Amino acid sequence: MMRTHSCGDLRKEHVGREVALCGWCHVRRDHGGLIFLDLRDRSGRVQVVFNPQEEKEAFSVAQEIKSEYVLRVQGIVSARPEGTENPDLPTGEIEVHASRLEILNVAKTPPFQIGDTQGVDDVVRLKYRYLDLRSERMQRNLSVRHRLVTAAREYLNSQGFWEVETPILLKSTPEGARDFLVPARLYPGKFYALPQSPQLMKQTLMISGVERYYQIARCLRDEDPRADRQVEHTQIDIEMSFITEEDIYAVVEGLFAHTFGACGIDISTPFPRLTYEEAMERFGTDKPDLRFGMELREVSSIVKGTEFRPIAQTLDYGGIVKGLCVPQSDDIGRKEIDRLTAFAARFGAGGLIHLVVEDGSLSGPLAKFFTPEQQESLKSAFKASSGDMLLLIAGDSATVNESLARLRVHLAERLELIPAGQWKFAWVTDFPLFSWNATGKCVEAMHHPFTSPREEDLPLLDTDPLKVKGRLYDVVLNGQEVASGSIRIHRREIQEKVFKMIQLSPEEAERRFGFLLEAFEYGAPPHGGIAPGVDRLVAAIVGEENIREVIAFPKTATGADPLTGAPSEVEGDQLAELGIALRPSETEDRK
RNA sequence: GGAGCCGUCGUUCAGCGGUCUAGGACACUGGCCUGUCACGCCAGAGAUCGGGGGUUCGAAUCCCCUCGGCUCCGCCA
Repeated sequence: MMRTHSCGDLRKEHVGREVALCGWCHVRRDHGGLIFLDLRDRSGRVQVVFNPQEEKEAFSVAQEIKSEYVLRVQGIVSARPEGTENPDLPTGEIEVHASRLEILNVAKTPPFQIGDTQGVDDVVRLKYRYLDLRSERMQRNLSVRHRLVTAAREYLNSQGFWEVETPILLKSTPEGARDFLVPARLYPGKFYALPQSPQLMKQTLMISGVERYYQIARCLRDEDPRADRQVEHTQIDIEMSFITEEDIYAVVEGLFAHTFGACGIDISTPFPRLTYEEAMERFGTDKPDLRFGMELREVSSIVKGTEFRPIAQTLDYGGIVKGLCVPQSDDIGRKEIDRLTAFAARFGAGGLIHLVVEDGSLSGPLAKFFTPEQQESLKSAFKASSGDMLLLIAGDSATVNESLARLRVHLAERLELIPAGQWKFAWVTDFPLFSWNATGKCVEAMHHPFTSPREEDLPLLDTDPLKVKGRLYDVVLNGQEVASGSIRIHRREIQEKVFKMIQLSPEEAERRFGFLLEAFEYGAPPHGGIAPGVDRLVAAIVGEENIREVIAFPKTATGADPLTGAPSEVEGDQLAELGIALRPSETEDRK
């Protein structure tokens, strides 16, 4: 037997026990006549003592040990001498007096100290990911992820869901994100696509009579990564038949309660619900952070009539004036205002009006443009008290909301208004089905084109499509979208109608989604689903800013993998076999 | 596609026109040390400053290009 115990599990009750342990040398402290060595495995660390008077042989082997050597230790668990206990270590009350030490493998000096990657370049960490992952932090992240996914399976299984795998090689349907393409060797000139999500397959499974499906699914999108976004990410993909929104809400709330519970976090259900409209109104975003206040207020009607040109003009062309109230803003000086203005400008805000609330009135360079009545109304609109600061932005509603929403979060972080250890979930519902696309010429699907319009809005499809609400719902957690889903269309004529709305010709629709349209004609049940994002959920639970920290082998911000060297060039005959020739410029660029 | 910031011993940080023969910390090597736990003490080795070009009498330091990284905008149905 290689080992009898795990390092981190040893406690006082093991004292006197003969144990065998395996692990890595975390650190060695050589006192000349006495050597301490912290042995580390997945469970934690334990101190091993080598005393030449007890075991000469083991002691002399211990003299050779360096960081990250792989070791097997036999010895007796002993209570530490009075006064030498280490309260910072779970195993700090005991130590192992080694009788035998085997070197299972030697190790080169690691490029960084295990567990101390603070400030180490990400490329170095990713290149030596296997060392990075040995750290307590990363092992905890992996284990929390495992617990969450396991709990998700437990819960969904208990609710009658079947886990079904769907293909990794699919047909390309360039609808939203850019597809990753895979050349099909047997069909020169043709390509598979990697799934952006199992959307079409899970709907097909509903038509197949599966009724309750889930999958821990990898989703791949060939778009630029971000801190909360990688080219590949993992979803708990869920779809159900014969249900309404309420069934989804119940399953998801149960799922989150169970999975967070498995990670040691109690959350309260049901989640509060906000409509999209209300979220935009109060927070300027469809993923509000509900852990703090500073809600937005529209004050267009209050400031109407002011002489201040930017506001007057904005209101004339149909824009709005909206703002928020920063509590106890004493430490926001002139410089800070400039910085906040620049921050808001990044999201299109033309300017930032600041007004300091004093006992009787408002002060600030622009206060004079508001009548005493207006000042009073502003104060009461924000329920502002002396010492607060009002920040107002004028412009079109999209810009105003975006910049104020960002400003709200930015300020809350700066002023440390966000309480730690809170899990503020909410449903955001009643999204519009369509929004203007980038060109502004036609509408596009807000979520995806398979989302069902509300029954009562069907007549609006022809008259006022932007007013049509979709049967859409998101889960937001602490200001992040952590799940998104919808009730789907299950009737061919409505699906065709929606395709038409987004300027997808019948021929194009047939080519891309013909199989689904046809399947709808063979008795498609009403169905819908949702897909919580594993990476973001785990990151939130363990308090990581970047989802890279909760993925075993992530990519850099440019989609590269420093460990394996992907992406890489391929052999000429591999390309020849696929019938692919690179354009000269492409190959030149890479030399 | 665009913007900002960054790139100096293994790691990290300082140096920002000459004093740099590039400095500190950790790691590393050698020595000493029987109660440490980021052990301590002494000594030592280790970088031509991401790469290329330019300005200058002189460049780690200024300029241009390039590569790589991080963050953000675009993008992400």
